[in-house]
Amino acid sequence: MVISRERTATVPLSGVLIERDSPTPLHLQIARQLERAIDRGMVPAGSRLDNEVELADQLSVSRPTLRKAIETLVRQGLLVRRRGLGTMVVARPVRRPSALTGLYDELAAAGRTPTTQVLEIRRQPASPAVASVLGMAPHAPVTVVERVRCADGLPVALMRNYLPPALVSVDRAVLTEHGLYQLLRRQGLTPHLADQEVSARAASQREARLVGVPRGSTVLTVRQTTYDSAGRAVDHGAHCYVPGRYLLRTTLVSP
Amino acid sequence: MVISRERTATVPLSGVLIERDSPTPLHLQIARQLERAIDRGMVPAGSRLDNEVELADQLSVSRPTLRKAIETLVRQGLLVRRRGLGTMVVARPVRRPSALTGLYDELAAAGRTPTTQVLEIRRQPASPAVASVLGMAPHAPVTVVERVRCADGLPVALMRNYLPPALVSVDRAVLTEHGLYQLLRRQGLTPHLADQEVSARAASQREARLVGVPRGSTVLTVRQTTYDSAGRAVDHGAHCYVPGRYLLRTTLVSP
DNA sequence: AAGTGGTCTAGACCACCGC
DNA sequence: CGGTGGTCTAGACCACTTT
Repeated sequence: MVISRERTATVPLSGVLIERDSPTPLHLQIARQLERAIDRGMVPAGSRLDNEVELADQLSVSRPTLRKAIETLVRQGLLVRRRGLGTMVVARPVRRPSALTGLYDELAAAGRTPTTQVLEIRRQPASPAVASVLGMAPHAPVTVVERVRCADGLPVALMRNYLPPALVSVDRAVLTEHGLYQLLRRQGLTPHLADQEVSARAASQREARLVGVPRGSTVLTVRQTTYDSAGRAVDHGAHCYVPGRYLLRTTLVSP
Repeated sequence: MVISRERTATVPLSGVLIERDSPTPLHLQIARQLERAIDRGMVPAGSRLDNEVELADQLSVSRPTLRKAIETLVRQGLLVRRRGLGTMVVARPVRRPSALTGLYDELAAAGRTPTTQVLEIRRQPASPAVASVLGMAPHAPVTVVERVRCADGLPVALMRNYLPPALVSVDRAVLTEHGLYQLLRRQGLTPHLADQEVSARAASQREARLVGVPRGSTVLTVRQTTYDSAGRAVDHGAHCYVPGRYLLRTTLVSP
């Protein structure tokens, strides 16, 4: 009988099932299922996975395919790899607000109830600044959307969005029931990258009234440009958040 | 004579030279040089690269190696790939403050002159909250650093950092001359991932005095936890930025 | 010395795009 | 249809970490 001297127990990927006929790539199937297994605690934080060759064997895929799946989770900060040591599940208590989610999904994921009041949808000539960031001709028509966003009935933000009419057609119902990112996705425009500029200032009288805070209160301002996977600017937003009612969370990743 | 009907001219990677004996991986050499070429305009925005097989051939590497280089730049939003179409350089005017850079490097990259005044370096028992995010035992000693950061002589931020003494030893000179991220890197702790919570409030009397703004002025507050590549928390910061003197820029990437 | 991830190769087949 | 990126494979060698 062979007694192997395991330094620490390693974890196999017994729960992961892959479908070879599925249109979703194998490495994505593996990454998603492993992510879920970690989230559910089936692969405990701090534990060490079996080595890559074994894992690939267990799942009947090649090592590069398995590696690609693991790389995805490493980039998300869920796994850590070290040469000579192995692949470990990061011990981390809470976290992961992820990046690049719309406010609707973010509030919903946090267990709060998001509602939206669409104040206005209009079309107007784009200012030079807006035309520039959206890559449009100056004074070309741009769609402007203004919304008050609430969480559990309390206003958390006043949002003004500028959308290129050539790419995006706006549906009031979708904006009210879901969010802008949902609307973009339905039109095949997957948000892929966003630039954000965050600052703060005193609220204007109108802003204060719309979000229900005293005039002159501090608001968090965000200017954000969203690009789709083809590199086209699909949205530019100028938003005011009410500090205390909403915390702007981002996760930064090293290149 | 053969006349090929090129839909648009494609760009070869003539300027890229790779060293096979270098310790830096081939795919990284390619990615970095291609990135520089784009930044310098040698590969113009909007242009289309040669196809992957040709590029791999030009550089005498395999296709997977070349693809890995290109994937890096796609993830950074510099290139866009579409099946059947090719790989294009994203047409983009300014941008790219990148992510996860220290304030020192960020100011320097923006052409401003960063200086730092170290107010205090002390060691004290960690509060339960700080101990928790740093993964330390409650009331274990933690290093606290307080600094005023200036750009071109004008204060832009007041920073308080909590550092685990077991991982980080603090050097006042390095903090003054460079930055915290530089100090971490010198100790082999490469920042890899950071969680940020941004909000805003009125400045306290002390904060207002230290950054030179009227009492009660609005300040942008950031709580940030930085993790190294091994997933260990290496820093927790509670900072105040002066809006108008500094714009918090982040780039969000989809998973 | 043994075990691990890191890199690179050569080739294959497929899915999508525009003509 | 031809051209492009997207995926997957099987195997090789190397660099690092611990025993």
